[in-house]
Amino acid sequence: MVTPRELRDPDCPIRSVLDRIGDKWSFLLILTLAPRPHRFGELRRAVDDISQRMLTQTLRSLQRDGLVDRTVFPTTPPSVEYRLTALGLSLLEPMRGLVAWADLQLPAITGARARFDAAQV
Amino acid sequence: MVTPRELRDPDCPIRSVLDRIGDKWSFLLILTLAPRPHRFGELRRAVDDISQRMLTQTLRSLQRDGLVDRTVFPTTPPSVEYRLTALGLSLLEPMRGLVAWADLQLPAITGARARFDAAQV
DNA sequence: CAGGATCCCTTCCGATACTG
DNA sequence: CAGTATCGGAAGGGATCCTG
Repeated sequence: MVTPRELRDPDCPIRSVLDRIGDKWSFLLILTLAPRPHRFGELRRAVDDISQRMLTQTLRSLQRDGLVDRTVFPTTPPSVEYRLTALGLSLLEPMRGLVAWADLQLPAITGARARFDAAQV
Repeated sequence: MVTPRELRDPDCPIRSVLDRIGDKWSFLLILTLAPRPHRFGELRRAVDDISQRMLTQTLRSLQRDGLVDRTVFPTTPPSVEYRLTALGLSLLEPMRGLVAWADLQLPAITGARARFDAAQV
C-alpha cells in the first residue's frame, strides 16, 4: 500500500497516474469504451458534450498511458477504432468502486451542499 | 450500478461528485486527514507544495460536500481543526482501491509512455 | 471520417500583501 | 494562527476552418 507520505511528494509518479484517472473526459471515455470498441465518431456522439479537440487529445493521452489501443483501418474514408487494453480493462474495477460510492452517497452529498450553502446566508 | 449512459449526460450529478474526488488537492487532503485530524498549518506543512490559497479553497469545498468537518477553537491565536466525517471516511476505501491500482500498474504505465514517446520520433 | 491547426476566452492557481 | 483580497501569468478547453 502506498503511504500518504509518498503521495504528498510533489514528484510522486503515482500522482501523474491519478491525475489522468481523475480527468473528467478520461474517466468518461474509459467507461464508454468498457463494453466494446468504438470508432471516433461513435465516441463523439456517445459523450455528446465533448469537443472534437478534447476527444482527440484525451484519446492520445489514454493511448500513451497504454490504457487504450488505437487501430487504423486504411479504408476510404478512413476508419479508426479505439478499444481498451488489458491494462485499461483492469482499471474498470477500481473506477466502478468510485462510481458506486458516488451513486450511493449522492443524496448525502447533495444534502450537505444544500445545508452548507444555506448556512452561508 | 450507474450506467455509462447517465454519466455521459452533461447534467449528471454524479459527475460533480467525481470531479471533486478527481481533484488533485482534494484527493491528497483526504488521504492526509485519514489517520487523524489536522490543524490548518499542519496540513500546509504535510502537503508541502500546496499554496495557502488552494488549501483554504479545497478545504471549503470538502466541507461543503460533507466530507470534512471544521472546528474552530476560540483561543488566541485561533486554532482550527479539520477532520474527516463519516462520509469522508467511507470514501477512503474506494480511493485506496485506485491508489493500489496506480501503484501496482505504475511500471506498465511508465513503460507504455516511454514506448509511445519513442515511437513519435 | 478522423483528425490537425489556429484563435481566443475563461478558469486555475501561485505569489504577495494584509487582518482579527 | 488561520485565514481574506487582489493581481497576473499559465493552462484548459470551446469554436471554427482546413485536409488526406
